[in-house]
Amino acid sequence: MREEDSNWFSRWEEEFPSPEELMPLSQTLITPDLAMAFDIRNPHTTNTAQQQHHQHQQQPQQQQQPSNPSSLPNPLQQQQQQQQPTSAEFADSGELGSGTAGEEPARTLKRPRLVWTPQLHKRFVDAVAHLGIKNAVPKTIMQLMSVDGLTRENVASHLQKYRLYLKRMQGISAAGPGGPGGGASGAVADPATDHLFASSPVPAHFLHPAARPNSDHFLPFVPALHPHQQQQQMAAAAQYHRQVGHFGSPPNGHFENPFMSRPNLQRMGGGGGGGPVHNNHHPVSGYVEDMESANAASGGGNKRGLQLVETNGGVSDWHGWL
DNA sequence: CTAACAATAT
DNA sequence: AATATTGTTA
Repeated sequence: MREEDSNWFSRWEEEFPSPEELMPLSQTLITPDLAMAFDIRNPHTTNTAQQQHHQHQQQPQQQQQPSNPSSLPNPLQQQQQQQQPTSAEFADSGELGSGTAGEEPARTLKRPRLVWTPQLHKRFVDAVAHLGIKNAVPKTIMQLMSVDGLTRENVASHLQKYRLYLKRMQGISAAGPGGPGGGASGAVADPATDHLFASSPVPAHFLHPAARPNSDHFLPFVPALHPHQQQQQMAAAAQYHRQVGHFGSPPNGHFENPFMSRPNLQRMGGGGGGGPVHNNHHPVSGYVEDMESANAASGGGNKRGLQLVETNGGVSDWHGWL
């Protein structure tokens, strides 16, 4: 249980994301299928040389719309330039279902590759920071992030890479160059090495695994705006069934963590629903204890959000709509 | 059996 | 290179 402790948390606030970036975290993933169903296509693709639109494959869920019900939920049609909001995108890898355009492979459905945007990554880092490296495991991170459409595997994969990055970083900035004491922020290594990771400040504690236990105090992971108005994304969520087993009905309907209790996204449980199935042994030595007001509801302000895009060639392009 | 993690594949 | 997928172990 509490093996870590200290008060590093007194500074996480310093560099943490603003409420706008943190809380209203609703990544939106557009289902290609959905888009297709809506007959949404990209008007022009030959312009910036960056947007292509292939659609096929599907799975994820959708998100909410601020107030644009009149049209399609998928505003993918205009080009935006700013990257204000967070955006998660999928990338389609080659292959177009041309021949069978308009069909679904029915079986063999795969999710499009998730593109980790700086915003998404930020969210990720924040979650990890708030959890503490120790407790930061894929599932928990994923939950904390509250990004719909994000899967545990997505996070796991990213986490794996992130850890490598941290290791790499430790060797470098540890003694030197950039000014370790000062701020972990501009960890300089090699831009070419990891651009994405370089985009978000690495919390100091990340770099030194030294004794930095966390005590049992919870930190406010940003106040939730409005827990109501969740997004209505369940529709697409229904399509998920993948490796999900089936949680018949957890006899223990008790949540200990507010995190898990939130009815938010959670497409994993076919039947069980939200509760954590009973885990006899927690993966980590200690369970999360700092979760408290992690409610995220993007509802309150579903300000911006949304994205989509695909980058076949390699460039990611986000589409924001407002 | 679920999930983390590491290794490997695309 | 960035993600995904798979294998192994906790």
